[in-house]
Amino acid sequence: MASIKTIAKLAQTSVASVSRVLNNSGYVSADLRAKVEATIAQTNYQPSSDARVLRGGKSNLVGILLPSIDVQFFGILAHAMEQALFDLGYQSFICSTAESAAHEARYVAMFLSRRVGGVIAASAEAGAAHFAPLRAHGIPIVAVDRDLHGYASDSIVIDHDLGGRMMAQHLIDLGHRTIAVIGAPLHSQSIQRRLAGVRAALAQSGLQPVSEQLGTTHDFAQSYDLASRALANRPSALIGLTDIAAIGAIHAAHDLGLRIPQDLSIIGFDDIPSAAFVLPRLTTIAQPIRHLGRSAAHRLHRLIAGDPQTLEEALPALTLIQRDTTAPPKPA
Amino acid sequence: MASIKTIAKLAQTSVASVSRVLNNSGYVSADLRAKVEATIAQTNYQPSSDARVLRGGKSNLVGILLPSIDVQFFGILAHAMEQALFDLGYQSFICSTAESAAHEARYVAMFLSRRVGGVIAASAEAGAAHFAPLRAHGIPIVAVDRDLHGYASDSIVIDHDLGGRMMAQHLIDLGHRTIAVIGAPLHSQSIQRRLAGVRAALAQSGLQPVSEQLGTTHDFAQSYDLASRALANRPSALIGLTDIAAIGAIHAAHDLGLRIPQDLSIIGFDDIPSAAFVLPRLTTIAQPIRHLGRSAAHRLHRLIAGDPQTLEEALPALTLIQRDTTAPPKPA
DNA sequence: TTCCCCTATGGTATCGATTACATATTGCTA
DNA sequence: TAGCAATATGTAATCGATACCATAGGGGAA
Repeated sequence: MASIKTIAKLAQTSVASVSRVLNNSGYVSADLRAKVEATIAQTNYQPSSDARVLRGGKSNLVGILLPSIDVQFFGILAHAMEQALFDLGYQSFICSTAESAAHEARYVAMFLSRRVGGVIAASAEAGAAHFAPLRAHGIPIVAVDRDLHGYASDSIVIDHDLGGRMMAQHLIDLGHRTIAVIGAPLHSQSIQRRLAGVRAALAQSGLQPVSEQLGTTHDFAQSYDLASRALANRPSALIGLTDIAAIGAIHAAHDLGLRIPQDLSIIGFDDIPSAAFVLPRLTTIAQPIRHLGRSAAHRLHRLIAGDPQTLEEALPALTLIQRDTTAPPKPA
Repeated sequence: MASIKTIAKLAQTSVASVSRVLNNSGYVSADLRAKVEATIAQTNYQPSSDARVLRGGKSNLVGILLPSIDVQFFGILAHAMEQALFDLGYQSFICSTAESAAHEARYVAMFLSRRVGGVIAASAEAGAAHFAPLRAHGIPIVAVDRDLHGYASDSIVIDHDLGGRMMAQHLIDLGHRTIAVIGAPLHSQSIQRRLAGVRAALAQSGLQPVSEQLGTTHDFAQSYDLASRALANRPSALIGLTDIAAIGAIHAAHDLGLRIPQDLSIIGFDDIPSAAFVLPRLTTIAQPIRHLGRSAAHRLHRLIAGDPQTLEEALPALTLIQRDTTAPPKPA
C-alpha cells in the first residue's frame, strides 16, 4: 500500500507538505494542495493508523467484552454500543468471551497490544482478575450490567431489584397468590437481584414463591425443564426472570394442557423481540437495552477524554409491557 | 505504556535482546532470558501491534460488514465468524452498515487506514462500488450470502433456489394447492432466488402462487401486513421467505381466527431461534448459519495466506425442520 | 534601504519493534 | 597456538506519519 512518501514523490513535493495537506496544518499553497489532493484521490491513499498511533496519536480503539453476540440481548446491546462509539470516532473490537475466563484473558492481552483507549465489559460474571493489567495501565473500563469490584471506572446497571418487584407486583395486583419463579443463570448478579426483588415484593404481601427453580444454563431447553418442575406445584402465575425463561415456561405450560393466561399467567423480563413473537404474546418488563449501550459508550468516551465529571444521567425507567400472558387468576 | 526500551532499561540490557526473548529468535542466554521475562511479567508489558505492523508484520485485522448484528441471523453469523477468525489469530471489526452505502463507505475507509488483511461482506445489497478501493489494494474480500459482481475474491452462498423449491415441495407433498408467498426485503438477491425456487416448484406441479406479497422492510410489523393481505386470497398454505415473515403470518392468521395448521399451514426459512419459540412451533428450512460463518472465515484466511487452492468444500445441505405449523389441508 | 514578519516548503528526529550487522567471548580442532 | 565456529549481546537502519526547525522569497513599515 502506498505511503506518504509515495504520495510526496508522485506529487513532486516533500512528505512534510503532504502531511500538512492531510491535517490542514501549517501553510500550503492552493496549487500544491490541489496537486497533492489529486494524487491522493487517484491512489486511494489512506494514512496508516499504525504510524499515527505510534507517533503518539490516540488509537481510537475500544474493546467490548460480552458473553456472546449470538444471544439476542447482547446482540442488541453490542450493536447500540458499536454504533454510538463509531459516531464518536472510535472503532470497536466486539469480543464474545463465552463466559470463559481464559478467553477473557486472551482478549484483554489483545486489547493491551492494540493499545485500546478503553474497554466496556458487559455481564459475564467470571472473576475480574484479568482486568488488573488494564487497570494497571490506567485504561478506563465501563461495566454494563455487572459490578467489577473496583476494576471498573464506572458502571451502568439498571435497578434489577426494582424490576423483580415490578414483576411480582403486577401479578399480585391481578390477584395471584400462588406464584412460582424460574430463571438462569443463577451465578448472575442481575438474576440474583431480580430474584431478591421478587421475594421482597411477595413478602410485602405476606407471600413467598411456591416454587423457585434456578438453573445454571440460560437456554430454552433448560428453561423448559425448570418450568415443568415449577408447574408441578400448581401455581396460578409464573415469573420468568428472563424472557427466555418465560418463553420456556409458555411451552411447558402448553404441553401440560394449560391455557395461558386463563389457567396460568406468565411474565418475563427484558423484552427481547422474541417476547412479541410468541403466541400468546409475552407480558414482560422492558429493559432499555439500547439506551444502556449508548450510555456506556458515552461514559467511556468521557473517561477517555479525561473528563472528570461523572454526571450520572439517569437511565430511562423500566416499563411494564402488558401483553397477553397475564390475567387475573380464575376463581377457585 | 511501557515500551521495549523501558523493559531493556529495567532488565539492564538492550532492546535487541528483549526482542529476541519476545520472538524466540537468535541467541539469548538462560540468565538474560529469565531476567527479561521477569520484568515483562512485572510490568504487564505487551509489545505494540502498531509498531510491529509498521515494521512490516501482518496486521491480523479483518473487517466484517453486515447489515446489523441486532438482527438475530446476523448476530449468529457474526459470532461464528469472529470466533473462527480469533482462533486463526485474527481480530475482527464487526460493522453494522444498516444497508447504508454512506456507512459502508466510511467503514471501508477505516479498513484501509487500519490496514486490514481482508474483509468479509455479508448480505446488504447496496451498490458494491465502495469495494473498489479495497480491490485496488489487493485486499481479499469474501462475500457471504451476496454476490459482489467481480469485487469479491470468493463468495459463499447457499442454494436459495433449492431452498425455495423445498418449501414449496413440502406443502405440495402435503396436498396443498392454493399457496401464498410473502417475504422481504424484495431487493435482496437471496429473497429473489428463494421466490424463484418457489415459483419453479409450483409450476412443476402446474400451480402458481395465489398471492405474492413482497415488502421492502424486513420486520415483524410489515410481515404481519403482508400476511394479512395474502390471507385475503384464502390460501390453504403460506410460505414465508424468512422466519420473521412466517412468524408475522402466524400472528396475522391467529388474529383472523385461523387455526394453525388445521386451517392454514405456514412454513418459514432460516431456522433462527425464534422459530422454535413461537407457538405453534414453526416448520422451516434450516440454513447452516454458523457453518456459513466458519467457512467464510477459513476461506478468507486462505486468501490472506496467499493459498491459491480454492478447494470448494461443500456447505452442509439445507434441511427441512418439520415442526407444528404444517399439515395436510382440511378436506374441502 | 534595512529589518521583520508572513507565507511556503523541505529536512529530519521521533514513536516502538524488528533485524541485519558488528563486536566480543567462548571452546574446539588442526 | 593459530584460527574458526558457535554463542551472546549491542548498535543502528527501517517502517509511515507528525512536528519542530531551518531556509528563503516577498511585502510593508521605519
